[in-house]
Amino acid sequence: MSSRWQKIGAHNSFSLIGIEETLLGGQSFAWSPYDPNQWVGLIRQSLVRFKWLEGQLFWVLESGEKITKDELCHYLWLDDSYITALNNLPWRSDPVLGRAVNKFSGLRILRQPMEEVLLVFILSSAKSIPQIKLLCQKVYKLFGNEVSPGFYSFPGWAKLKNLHETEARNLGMGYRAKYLVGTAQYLSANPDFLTEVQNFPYLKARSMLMKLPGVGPKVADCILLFGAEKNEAFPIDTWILQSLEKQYGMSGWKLSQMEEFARIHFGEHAGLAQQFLFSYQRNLTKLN
DNA sequence: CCTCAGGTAAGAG
DNA sequence: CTCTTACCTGAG
Repeated sequence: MSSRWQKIGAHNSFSLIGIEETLLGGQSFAWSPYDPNQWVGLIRQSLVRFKWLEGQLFWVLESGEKITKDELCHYLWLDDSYITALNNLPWRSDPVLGRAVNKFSGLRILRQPMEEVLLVFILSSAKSIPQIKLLCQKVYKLFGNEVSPGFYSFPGWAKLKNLHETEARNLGMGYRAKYLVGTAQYLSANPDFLTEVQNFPYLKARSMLMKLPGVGPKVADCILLFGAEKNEAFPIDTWILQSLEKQYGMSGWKLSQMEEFARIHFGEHAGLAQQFLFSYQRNLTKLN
C-alpha cells in the first residue's frame, strides 16, 4: 500500500528533528507518533499520516474528508513566505537564535484553525503536553465527529456551548472549566468575533482576545501565532522566560520589557524566532 | 504528604 | 502598571 504515499514538496527545507518538533512540540496537540519517523493526526476532518524518508516528507490520507496538497502545504507553512520570514530573523548576528535555527532546521509554525487553537490553549494553562492532549480528547469525544476509530475532531464552539461547568469539571478541567464556559457564551453572543479579531492588526487583535475569559497575554499570543498567521505574536511562556533569562541574560527584566525586546530584536516574524528558542530551551538537556 | 506546573484573574500597593 | 496570590488537578 506504500503507493498511496505522496511526496509533499521538492525543496521543503525540513529536517527530521524539525518536523518532529513542529508536530509534537506543543503548538498543536493533534499529532501522535506512529511508526518511527511517522506521525498521525487530524487536520479538521481529515486523518493524515506523515512520513519522513530519505530527507523527504510524504503524506497519505488515512480517512475522513479529502484534503488537497495545497491545503497541506498551507497547514505546514511550506510556501516561500517561510523562507522570507526565516531570512528576516537575526540568526546570523544572534548566536543563541543561530544555534536554535541550526539545530531545529526547518521548524515551522503550523497554521491551525483559530477556533480550535483558542480551545486547546485555554485548556493548556499549567498543564503538560500529555495532559492537554488527554483533556482535549475527552472534550472532542463528547461533541466531536469520529473521523476514524479513536480519532475525534474538534467540535466547534457552537457545540461546546452545551458543555456545562459541572460537566467540564468532571472531565478534569479544574478552574479552566469556567473559562471554557464563559468563552463559549461570549462567542455565542458574538458569532463573528474571531473573524473580526483576525482582521485587526496584531496589537488590537491581542487586546480583543484578552477580553475572553481564560485568555491572557500568553494564550492570546498563541492564538494569534498558531491560529491567525500573526507572526509578530511572541508568546512568553516559562520556556521562553528561561531562554531570555539564561541565554540572553535578561534576569530581572519585566515582562513588558521582554516583549519590547522581542519586538525590536526579532521584528515582524518574532513568533518564528520564539518557536526556535522555545524548542531549543525545552530540549536543552537532550541536545548535549 | 507536599510542591509545583507551558497561565489567568482579582486585589493591593 | 507591577506584584502577589488563589484557582483545579495530577504528576513527581
